[in-house]
Amino acid sequence: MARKTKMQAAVTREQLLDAAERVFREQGVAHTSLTEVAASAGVTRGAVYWHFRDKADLFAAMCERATLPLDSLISEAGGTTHADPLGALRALSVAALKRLATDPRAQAVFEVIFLKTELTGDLAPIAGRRERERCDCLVHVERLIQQAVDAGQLPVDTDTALATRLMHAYVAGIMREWVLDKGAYDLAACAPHFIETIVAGLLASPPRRVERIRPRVRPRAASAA
Amino acid sequence: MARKTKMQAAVTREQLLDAAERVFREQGVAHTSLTEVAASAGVTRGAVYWHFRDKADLFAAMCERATLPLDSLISEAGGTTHADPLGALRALSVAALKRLATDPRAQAVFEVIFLKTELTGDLAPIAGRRERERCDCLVHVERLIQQAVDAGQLPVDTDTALATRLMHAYVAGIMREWVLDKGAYDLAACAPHFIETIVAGLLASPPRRVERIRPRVRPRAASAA
DNA sequence: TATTACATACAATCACGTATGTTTGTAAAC
DNA sequence: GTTTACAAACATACGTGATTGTATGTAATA
Repeated sequence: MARKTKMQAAVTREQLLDAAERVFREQGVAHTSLTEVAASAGVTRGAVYWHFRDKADLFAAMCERATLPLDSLISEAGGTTHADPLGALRALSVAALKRLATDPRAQAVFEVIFLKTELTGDLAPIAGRRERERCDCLVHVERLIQQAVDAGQLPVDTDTALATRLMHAYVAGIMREWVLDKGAYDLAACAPHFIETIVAGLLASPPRRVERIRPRVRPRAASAA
Repeated sequence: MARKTKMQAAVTREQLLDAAERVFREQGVAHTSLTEVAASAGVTRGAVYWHFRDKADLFAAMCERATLPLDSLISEAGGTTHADPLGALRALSVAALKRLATDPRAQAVFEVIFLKTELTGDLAPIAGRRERERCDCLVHVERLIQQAVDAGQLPVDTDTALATRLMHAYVAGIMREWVLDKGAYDLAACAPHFIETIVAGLLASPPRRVERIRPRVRPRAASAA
């Protein structure tokens, strides 16, 4: 057609992102052409190439739009010092699960990220970006766990790095399995209990700092000294 | 070239599966052509189409070759009644993690399944098959948990279905995150501690059977009666 | 000699990126 | 307040490379 106002152009862009969520979710990222995304948005490929450089750029924008609120949630919780660090970690984890359970956009994008894409090739830079976000998340969570140890809420010999990975794997695993089952149970209602279980596990039997688990710390210095 | 003996043909088939593991892992399933797989195996596309119907068939064979031992491990543990069901669940989970940690073929294929493929389109039947396996795994694990409840090892009001999903998400999450980090830590050494943590959590604070969590059981019968 | 175990050749499709066309907001010039 | 000119926001057209499935060729085996 012809030129539209700036506001209408922004709407088109949003519609393209919506279409990307739908079609990527149905067919996978690699198996969908930009023609299909454009058609699902009611435009042609010209609109896609005007708003985005290529498919990778579109995919990145789609991810960012959906994960930004969650990312801010995490960095916000990990950035400050808490009087009750373990409670903050609990609240953060529950909030993350509940957000997935209640936000359909998050459900769509997480399903795409977890199951409907292979982060390789032209999508490698996006994979790198998401990897950095994951690292940031791990850093923030470890900060909370370290605070919990310092506050005496967790055993002093807790291996904070392993506890962090354990916690992250647990939450991410719940998310992935839930979208795999397309919401087989009420995640929002179960989230507090799920988190309670793992926190209880961390309290009762966390991964401990022992030499055998992390031999990289001082592999030869100990024997040499 | 020419025709080879049956044994040599079987070798070619294995080499094709090996090549699929390598190339799929590097470039992702959707982003690799059968030409590349054939080249990595030192043959041409003709050999691929002789041994496999198409890419989906090759992918399915690759998955099956790597996951069969793990599947048998699970069904074997879930098929029998144990004197110490919780111990059996513990052993099974640790064994699964250790298998991933020690078997390079499992590492490659799990990396492909978790990160380097989108189970959709022509790969949908494989997705369905893997889904059935996952269901079987859930069934077997739930059987163990039920046995543990019956034996008094877990609280009587434990919601076995939710506990099962929790456990499965935990182990799968650890696997996925570990391959994401390309073995950042010694999984074989950490596995017992990881499982100990979640089992401790299940013992201390498992998901309980309450009406609010599973409102589908008797939604109106209770109020009507 | 018929079939196996491939290699090679071929036709068709498809998706990508770019180049170009077209219409219309939009802001400066007058 | 018009008018003009430029650029925004797409649509359309084109060339290209890549991949797929099949069809055929071929040599050795059983």
